[in-house]
Amino acid sequence: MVVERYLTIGDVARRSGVAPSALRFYEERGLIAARRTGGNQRRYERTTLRRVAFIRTASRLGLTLEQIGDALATLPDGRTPTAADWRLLSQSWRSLLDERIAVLERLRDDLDSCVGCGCLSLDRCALQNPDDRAAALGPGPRYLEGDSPSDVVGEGR
Amino acid sequence: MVVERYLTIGDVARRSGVAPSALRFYEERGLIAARRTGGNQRRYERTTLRRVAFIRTASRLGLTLEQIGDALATLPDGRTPTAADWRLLSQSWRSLLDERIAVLERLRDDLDSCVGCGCLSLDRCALQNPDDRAAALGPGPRYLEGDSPSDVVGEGR
DNA sequence: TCTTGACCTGAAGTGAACTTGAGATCCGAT
DNA sequence: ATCGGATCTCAAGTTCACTTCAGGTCAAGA
Repeated sequence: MVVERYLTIGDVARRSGVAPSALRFYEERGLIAARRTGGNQRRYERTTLRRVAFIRTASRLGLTLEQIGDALATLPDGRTPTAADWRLLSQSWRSLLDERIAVLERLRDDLDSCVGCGCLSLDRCALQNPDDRAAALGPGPRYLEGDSPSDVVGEGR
Repeated sequence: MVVERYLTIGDVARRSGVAPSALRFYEERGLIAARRTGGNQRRYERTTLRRVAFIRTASRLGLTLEQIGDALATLPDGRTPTAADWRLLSQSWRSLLDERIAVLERLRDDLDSCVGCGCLSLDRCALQNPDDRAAALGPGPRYLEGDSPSDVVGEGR
């Protein structure tokens, strides 16, 4: 297998583990680009692999494609990004992760103190009053603006 | 305001911080129930507040409504769940959290060893080869409210 | 009684990140 | 030249957890 200068969408898919349909989707969203052959087929530069790697990793960390796109947009225009460029981008993940971990740990501690009572009391239970909703854990509540159920009355007993 | 025996959907919404539409949706999914007035309006028992609290918290932890429904289905039928019942249910969150935290910490450690090289090399980079994709961050955070693109870009100005 | 705000249903819309399908074209190997 | 797997586009479908809308009903206070 000769090392080609350009990669087909299938090549990129195989090497990055991302489906062709996803690659086309990324392109549609402006996250990656490709030149075309005379027959309109995509041909990717090898640096696209790194770009896709970045996208997948950031995605794993919970960033939206839009955020990732914004980040990618800060890469130097016109020249192939260097290792230093990527490093700069990646470093911001560190604090994001630390923050994410902190939120989960806080939640765990709250859980420990709540499990003892089995309460889930609406007004007292820390689990029920997350001021840090924003820090999120996954597919979180969509709308939730900071409504404070302060008038909440725990159930009897 | 007299303490009523039954709560309207508006009451439950205000006290739980969950929108009426969401409550109807939960009912549709079999997560909560309500009796009806002659005019077909919902009237909730007060214990529904606790049930909703459970749903929201579990949801925050990243469980799907289906999983939550399965959990709720294990509650004793016919009698009002006791504190012990809820405690039992909540305890399962503990290991879920521990697991979630472990995944993130591993990711952070990987990041530490990768950031030094700025590589994101497809074959070597640990971040790129997550054998535990499945375990991960839940069904995949859709959007994270506190993240602004600037979190990603870092202060690279 | 009237009025107004709360409530009802069922259907459709939302957004994120893709996938699937249909129908047509491309291109490398034989 | 031919064949079949790879690609193309565009539209529509999928999942999750809801929200929004349209068109109508209920219920409690003045």
